[in-house]
Amino acid sequence: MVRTRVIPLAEQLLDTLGEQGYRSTSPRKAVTQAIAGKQGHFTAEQLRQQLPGVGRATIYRSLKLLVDSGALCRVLLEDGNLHYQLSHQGHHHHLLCVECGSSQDLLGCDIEDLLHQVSAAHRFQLSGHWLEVYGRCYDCLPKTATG
Amino acid sequence: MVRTRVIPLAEQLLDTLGEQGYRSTSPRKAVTQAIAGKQGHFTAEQLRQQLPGVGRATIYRSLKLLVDSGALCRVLLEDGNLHYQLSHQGHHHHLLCVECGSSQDLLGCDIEDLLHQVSAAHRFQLSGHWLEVYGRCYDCLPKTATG
DNA sequence: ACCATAATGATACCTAGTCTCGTTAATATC
DNA sequence: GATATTAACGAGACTAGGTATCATTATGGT
Repeated sequence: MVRTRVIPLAEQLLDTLGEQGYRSTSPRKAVTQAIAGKQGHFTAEQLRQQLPGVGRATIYRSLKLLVDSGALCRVLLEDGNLHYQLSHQGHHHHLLCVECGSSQDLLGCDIEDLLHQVSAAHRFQLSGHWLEVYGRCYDCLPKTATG
Repeated sequence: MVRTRVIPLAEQLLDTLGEQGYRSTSPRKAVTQAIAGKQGHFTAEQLRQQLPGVGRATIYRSLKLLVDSGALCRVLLEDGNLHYQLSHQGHHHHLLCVECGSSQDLLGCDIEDLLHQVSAAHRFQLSGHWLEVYGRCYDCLPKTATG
């Protein structure tokens, strides 16, 4: 028995906004559904092309709300472009594949300790950091040339 | 005996371009001198206001050449804005003061090793990374409240 | 001094994002 | 279910950052 597969993630995103007192409007539903269907990172412009019926300002407003609420995060590509991406936890980093554009969350990275040590050596009071890691994911590694 | 203090850095920058076969034009001299006089990071827009006689495209072109040659690097501010900054060595990171906007180069940071380990654990072939560190520099630390 | 051509500035254009403002629609209340 | 409040909307102007085109200028080699 197959029931209609309503992507629950879109509703989650909408709920996140609802919990903060924001209304559940149809443009926001469209935006959250579009985002929920995304694999990896995306730009506001891509959303705009995907949702011609939704105003430009509305898309940016929704993105901002979702970023502020922590549901979305921004990733810095190697070329300096900032994209949006679903955020699965609080503070974390990304392994960005330069080949296929996919991204994995970087878990278990103890960079904080290291940064605290180095900052202290520079008499610098650490308050935050931004780290992106670039390379090739397993699927994009050259498999034929193993030598 | 005080001789006219010609900022040598501007000439260095120009020389860097010269070594790569680029001509030494007066707009480029203006741009490199303006950059040489900068403390910390700056935007192309700031250069533009400082150099109204130099065309917008020329400023961006010069910045691009200097970034490509390694003389300038780009820093990512906490708000996501990218600024330019003089680069004193190859690959390095910045300690960016969120109070005064100054930046120190982060030396002796062994993040590479750590990243290689963590990447390997994710079956990810590391090729590069981008790290910015935010906080307060020594001059901006609250000095009265020591308790 | 001359000449090839690199570099320039004006301009149009693009992406990314904000702001304003008159209109629409979601929700709380009755 | 009607109504009123007000959040949210879309259109469009605007800003910042940056690229592409192209006719003109100036650099640097001969």
